[in-house]
Amino acid sequence: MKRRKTHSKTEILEVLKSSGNALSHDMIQANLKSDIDRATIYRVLNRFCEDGQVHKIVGDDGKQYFAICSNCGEKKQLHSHNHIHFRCLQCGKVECLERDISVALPEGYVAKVHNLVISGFCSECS
Amino acid sequence: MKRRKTHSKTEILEVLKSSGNALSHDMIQANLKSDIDRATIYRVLNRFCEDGQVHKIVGDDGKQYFAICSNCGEKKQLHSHNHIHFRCLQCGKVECLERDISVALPEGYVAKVHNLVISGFCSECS
DNA sequence: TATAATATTGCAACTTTGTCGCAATAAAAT
DNA sequence: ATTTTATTGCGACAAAGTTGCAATATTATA
Repeated sequence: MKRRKTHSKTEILEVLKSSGNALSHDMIQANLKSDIDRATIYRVLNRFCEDGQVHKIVGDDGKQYFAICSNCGEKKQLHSHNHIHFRCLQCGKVECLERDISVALPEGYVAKVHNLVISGFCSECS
Repeated sequence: MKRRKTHSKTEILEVLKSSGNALSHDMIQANLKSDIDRATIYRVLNRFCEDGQVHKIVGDDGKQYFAICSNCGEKKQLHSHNHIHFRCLQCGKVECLERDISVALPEGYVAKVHNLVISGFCSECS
């Protein structure tokens, strides 16, 4: 199944890039120049994740946020994102902190996905 | 507003205690001896959280999990749970690991809630 | 360039998770 | 025993995300 270059992909990626932060579906939709269906946005984002261009994190608000993979390896499968994310309770911004966490798990445990979020108030809102 | 001792509270707390893990609403409901309404379960759990007996974490599946506060301070307001949680992708178990994380945030940032989850396979499922 | 193959999209319907208002119930205080 | 009010159950609702399917658009083939 080969990927195709489409209008939606280009535009969504552009929004993510120019933002620099992790964005939820509705944040993305609000910044799009054209109208793209909700389902399409999710599908495009999930494809990006599969391809390793984007990573997804789930906030403590239960929502999914998507961010460009800057330096976190382009390997298709095992791009593990063990860095901390910060979500501002005031302005809603979600950003990747360049703080890697490595945790020693108990014997026999295998880590697949890291979902590390600290929420609070960012420097502009505190 | 004073808390009252009710059947629901006792039973839900009992399920949480005997499990030892962090449980989602449906896991709790499945283990209850009597039928308790979904809304009630959530309300009881949220009250437990306010009172500091229980803490809530949100999994990377977007669901809320609730666990007894064992050693994480009984102070009403500021009981911060900066320990890692592990969620098994196979059996669904969510447990508190006794690994505390302290992250130095950027200047001006204030942490309020830690939501740290690693998912993968537990020792029984790997 | 025209045509075929198929990846992608939009729409609508749907599921899941969690919340809220309100009347009924039950726990505690008087 | 009676009053006060915290709690419950029910129903309705909202938000987030997924899925099926027909229509569309992109890429490959001739």
